[in-house]
Amino acid sequence: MALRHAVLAALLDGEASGYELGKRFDRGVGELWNARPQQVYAELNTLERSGLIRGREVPQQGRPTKRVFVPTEAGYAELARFAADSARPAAHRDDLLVKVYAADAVDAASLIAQLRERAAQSRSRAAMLDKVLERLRDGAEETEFLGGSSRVGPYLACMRGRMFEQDTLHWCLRAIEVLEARG
Amino acid sequence: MALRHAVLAALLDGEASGYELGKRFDRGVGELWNARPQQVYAELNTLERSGLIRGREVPQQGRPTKRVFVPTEAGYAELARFAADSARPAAHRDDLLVKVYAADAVDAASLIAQLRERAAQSRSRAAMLDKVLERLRDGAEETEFLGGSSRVGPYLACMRGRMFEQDTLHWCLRAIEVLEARG
DNA sequence: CTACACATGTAAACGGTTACATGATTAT
DNA sequence: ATAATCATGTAACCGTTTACATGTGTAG
Repeated sequence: MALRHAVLAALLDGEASGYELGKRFDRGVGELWNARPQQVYAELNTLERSGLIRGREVPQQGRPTKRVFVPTEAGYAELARFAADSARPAAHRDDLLVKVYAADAVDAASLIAQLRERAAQSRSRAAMLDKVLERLRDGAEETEFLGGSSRVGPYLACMRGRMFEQDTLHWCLRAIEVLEARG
Repeated sequence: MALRHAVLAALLDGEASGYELGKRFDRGVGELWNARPQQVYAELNTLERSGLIRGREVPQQGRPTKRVFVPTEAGYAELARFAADSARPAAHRDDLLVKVYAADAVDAASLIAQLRERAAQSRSRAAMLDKVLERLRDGAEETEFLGGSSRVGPYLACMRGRMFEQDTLHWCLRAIEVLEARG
């Protein structure tokens, strides 16, 4: 499976409802695995039925009751099993890259506009991830933090996401430059 | 759709059989969109039935007859339409990143082994892409080449792939370092 | 009174992966 | 002999996306 393990991993940061998980998948976790809210809700139910997570209802004042989940022992075991299995190669799928590949056969202006949009997205996601990383470090220096024995997993994963976004930004700017120079 | 446009874009590099396209999807194009050979064959048939590509049989001596394809006018139009449409966000899906996210809850030794493997893969893919880029430049300097009016699309796309692989390599090495330091 | 955040789903359609299937030629 | 490369598919299954569906509370 797939999303299953991303959800289990995300729940290591503490119990969460479907809605809250959705937000984790928007900030940080989404850099490693994206998912639509519907899929998250569906997966939580599947995981609960499989006994890998346990949910409890939390009534709230002025807001709908929510159900929050934590991994069970079996859930931790499943995550450990998954992590020990050999990883299959990463899948990249990006419309924009396909469009740029076809750059010489299609309208340049629209492509440039889309590259600008992507550049803006990457810039803001990089900034967001910077904040996430800062919060995780909680005042410490990076080297110091990573040398300590705290939870480094999310930090390393977000670092990768941050590198990716920055790289994307640089590449977009370069591609825009090249395409513009060609009129 | 999805793979459809990646195949059309790949066919801009010249007519190809399913088998040859499969190799393009391994070298270069795979960095933007990966696909199994079966899917490529299936997609070629679908595209032909839709009139977006045209195939012809090429008998060969000492080897099975192959069918090579080129985009039709309708195919070029479809590619142009696709490129002008707003791109949906890129999808990243990587088991290894999910595992690293869960690093504090799972076996470190296996994770380190997998990171080493991924590092080796990225190193060799980066080297492969360097050769592809060199071949595309065909002796010219990068700035010179990109300033010219030649086919820059594949070059820009492969550049992105190369950046990605190098970044992945650096990140893997850093993650290994951090996880090893924690014993 | 409009929009946004909270909160959660179902159902159908689509796209992609995995397992299975075949067979020739060339290089080691 | 054995493996690698060339060459092409089908069928079943799984995972993801899209469209549809509902309702409350809070902020501007």
